[in-house]
Amino acid sequence: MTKKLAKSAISQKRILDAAARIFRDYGYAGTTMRAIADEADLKPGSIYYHYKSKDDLISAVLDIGIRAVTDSVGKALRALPDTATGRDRIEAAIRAHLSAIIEVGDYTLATRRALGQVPEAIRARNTRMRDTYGSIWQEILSDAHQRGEFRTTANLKLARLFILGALNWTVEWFKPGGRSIDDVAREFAAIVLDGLSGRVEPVGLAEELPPPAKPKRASARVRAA
Amino acid sequence: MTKKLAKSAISQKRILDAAARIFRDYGYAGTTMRAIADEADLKPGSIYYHYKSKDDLISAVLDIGIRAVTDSVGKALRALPDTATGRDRIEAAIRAHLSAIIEVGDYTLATRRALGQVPEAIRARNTRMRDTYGSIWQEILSDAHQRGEFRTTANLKLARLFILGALNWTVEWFKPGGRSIDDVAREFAAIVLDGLSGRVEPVGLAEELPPPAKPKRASARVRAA
DNA sequence: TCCAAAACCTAACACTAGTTAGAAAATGGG
DNA sequence: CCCATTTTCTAACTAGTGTTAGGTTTTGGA
Repeated sequence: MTKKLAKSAISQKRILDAAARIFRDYGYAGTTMRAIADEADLKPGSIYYHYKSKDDLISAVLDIGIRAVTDSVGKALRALPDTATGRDRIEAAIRAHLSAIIEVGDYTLATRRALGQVPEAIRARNTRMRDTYGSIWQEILSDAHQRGEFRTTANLKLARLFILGALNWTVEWFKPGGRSIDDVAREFAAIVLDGLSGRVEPVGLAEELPPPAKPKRASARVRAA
Repeated sequence: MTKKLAKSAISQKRILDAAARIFRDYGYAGTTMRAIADEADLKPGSIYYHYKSKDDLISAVLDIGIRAVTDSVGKALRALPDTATGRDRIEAAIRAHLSAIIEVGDYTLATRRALGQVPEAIRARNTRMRDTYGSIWQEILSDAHQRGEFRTTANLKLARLFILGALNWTVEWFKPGGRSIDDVAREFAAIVLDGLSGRVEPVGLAEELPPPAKPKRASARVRAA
């Protein structure tokens, strides 16, 4: 019984992975059931035993992408100690977001390529999931703001859009084997928090001019991670 | 003679605009010559009098998008006085970039949707144009860095990718009639330069106020999300 | 008004798409 | 080994694709 189901599950996964790769390369309309079947080492008709339509497939691919990010960030935030500052949370969220979209890169890239062409009903569902994720960031930022860690003029809504835009774009240029995700996350967090001209020293040394602000320090554990 | 050519030019523009809208909504493969013809109030066959293939059309659309941004930013930079600081140049470039991608929104959105599915030769050409644009930003940033306006640890390559990612993403959420482009540009520049926690006042003087933050304990709200 | 050039349309061809019904093969407990 | 169940394949249908050849209409200077 369990074995029988396993066989089917394996095929499903193989088809799903293949679909993500093809959708990523050719978009929604550009993707052929025949191409997916080819990539998954199957005949086109066989896909329909596991997924009842092309829409069913793209829908599954889209969900995996956004869910991976949401879960990754949620887990990273929960793993932080209660003493974590807003800065700590932002850094952790950035790192988790980047890790996730790189990890399931085929799925997130497929989403970026295909989401705009997908039938309305499917897109609507996925957009709701993305909005939910956005609200997590809204809370992270407004929490840090309320702690007094941001300048008073900061526009949180715009900041969120700015940050998520930059993060989502990363899949376009990030190549495994080059810079590490941690490095990228650290630098992104530095820009977001201190800017390019920031007086707050990003990593280590802390001399020059009197400490501009208290909450600049971050738990070394997080940074090292 | 001039009138005759004008008629053709008008039709070309109408077809081009229609193509941009359809490509934006359905991507490259999802776009039908019949759909473009419909949008442009023409019969499908007539398009071929002006453009010799679907590839010819998408190619024109892609070029317009990136060229509008390059020209807009180039012009804005040249319009600055010699006394302009690195900060001035960055702000101006951000504003010009945003203005351009909003102005020709259909074309830039079409690019984002279709570029990944387009035939290799066409994409390669467009990618070269985009790299050229990227090098403009590289110069802006390295110029500001050499003037000593950035912290020494700033990673310019990552910063450029971060900034361009955030800017390019703007077309996804920016809706005319809401926030003004100037407001968005100002806030984006503030984040890039001073960060969210930046103590430096947007205008210029570096005057650090007393520590505004006494970490008041993590709000459980965030973690609960 | 006339008429060549420009602009557009009609109708079709060759091809590929998603999907399906039914046959064939693989699987695994008895 | 047997056979019911699960899984895969074969072969096809319908609909829609980019593109084109050739005819029709529109245009604007003489």
